[in-house]
Amino acid sequence: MQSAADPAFTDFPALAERPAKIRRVTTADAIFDRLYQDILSLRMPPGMALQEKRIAEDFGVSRTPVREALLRLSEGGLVDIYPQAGTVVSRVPVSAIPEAVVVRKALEGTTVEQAAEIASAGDMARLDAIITRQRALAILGDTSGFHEEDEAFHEAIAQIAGYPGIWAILKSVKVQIDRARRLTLPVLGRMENVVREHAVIRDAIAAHDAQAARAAMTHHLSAVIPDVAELRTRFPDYFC
Amino acid sequence: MQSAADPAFTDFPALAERPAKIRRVTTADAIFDRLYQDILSLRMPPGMALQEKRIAEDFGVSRTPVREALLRLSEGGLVDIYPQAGTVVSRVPVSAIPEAVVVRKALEGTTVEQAAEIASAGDMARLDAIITRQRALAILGDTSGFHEEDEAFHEAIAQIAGYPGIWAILKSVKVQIDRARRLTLPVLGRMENVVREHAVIRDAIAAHDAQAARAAMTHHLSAVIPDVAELRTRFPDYFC
DNA sequence: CGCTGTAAATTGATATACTAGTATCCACAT
DNA sequence: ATGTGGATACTAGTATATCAATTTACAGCG
Repeated sequence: MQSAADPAFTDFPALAERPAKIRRVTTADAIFDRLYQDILSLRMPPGMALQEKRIAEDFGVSRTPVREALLRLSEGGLVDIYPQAGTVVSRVPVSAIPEAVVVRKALEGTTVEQAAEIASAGDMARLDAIITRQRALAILGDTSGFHEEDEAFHEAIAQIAGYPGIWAILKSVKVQIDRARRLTLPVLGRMENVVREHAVIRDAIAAHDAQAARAAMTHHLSAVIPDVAELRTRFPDYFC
Repeated sequence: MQSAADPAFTDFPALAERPAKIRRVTTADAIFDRLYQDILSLRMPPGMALQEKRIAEDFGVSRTPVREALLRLSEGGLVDIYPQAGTVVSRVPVSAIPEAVVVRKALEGTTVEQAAEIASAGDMARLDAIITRQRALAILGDTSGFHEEDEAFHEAIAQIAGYPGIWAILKSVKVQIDRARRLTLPVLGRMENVVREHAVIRDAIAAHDAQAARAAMTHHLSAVIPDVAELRTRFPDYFC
């Protein structure tokens, strides 16, 4: 292999000044999204064997885009690929969950502080709208919709703070926590508690009290840590 | 496309209880590493056009592993792939650099605090060894080796804290900062300053003073922010 | 009955072939 | 001279074929 830093590689002005990434949705993207959802929702439980060939047939496509999707999932830690052996939906790495919570506290503590500093009236309206929807969904018992709005709340704070990149990191970190949480039994009043905690965070942001906002966020993130020990005894196959 | 969550997907116990990922180095891995280094070192400057076919020929392989490597680089934000049009080495997103520094402060502040809490004598010896090597490399003027040891110092702190996952995040975040920094002119005494700041961090960890350690780390991370405005005028093509 | 070695089967990794979308460039009209 | 339309060349996306490594199952031996 010779160096790829070859002088014959020339600059390509045409592609250079392109407005933004206007990537159309490719087959591989669609498959990735589908598998991602199936794994996150536990329709594909941890430990389940996957086969490129089989998935390709199910989707009616060739193995190439399937492979591409699996490689991306592998980087996100959602599947484990064993060369020449097989691919499985990754078990939830219990050791990584406490670390993921630490990351969330560090990063979301920062975003909520910044959001508290600069939140506008319009920003607050947006948060209020989310909380209102969450309250309704909690009453209806729509856990799936509730979870979406929960995600929206945290994303909105990151956006208000002006840190879209941090949200991207958080999303990848949240995955394993969310998978574990899906396994917990629906605790009565849990959703109501979450709404209440969100409201406390909201109030601190509205008051532009950065320290209180961080404290409220840290408390919120501590409250939703899944009981790994209990889960481990109930679903021993799902963890490692 | 039908659902991939098909009951016919069966559990595969054999692959389940595998000790760890013992992936051998694949062709795609090798190409990824090479391109990664070439981009980070600016041998492949931002904006340079890449062609799967051309790279494949240079490496003497097919397009498949090259494509796999480019997809991974694309996820890390190091190349931009425009379907059916071309692939270019991504320009350094100037707007992302301040955010990257924020992430580093939040995450490394946490790791250094934790490291200060629990660092053992052996851990300190490891940090001291790195600092000693850095001092020597600074005198020799070996910027490349110095940079490696700089990375080792920050990684060691994350490992002492017991947060290997956080280091993985930091590595991907650091990339854009490092690319920008490579463009700065070699400032006299910069390496000596870095060594001095590292020593302050080291002392705070040794004293088990978590707050001082965080403060020293925050200061250190602020000191090495590249002057984006200046770079932008000198290398307008490299940023966006 | 248990162990071991070997062969068949299955898997992911790579190579090659083909498709479809994009940019370029030149003929042509204005 | 300049702007426009379309043929053309080139790109990445996808499909198919081949390769090599690993597992698994079974035959044969102890």
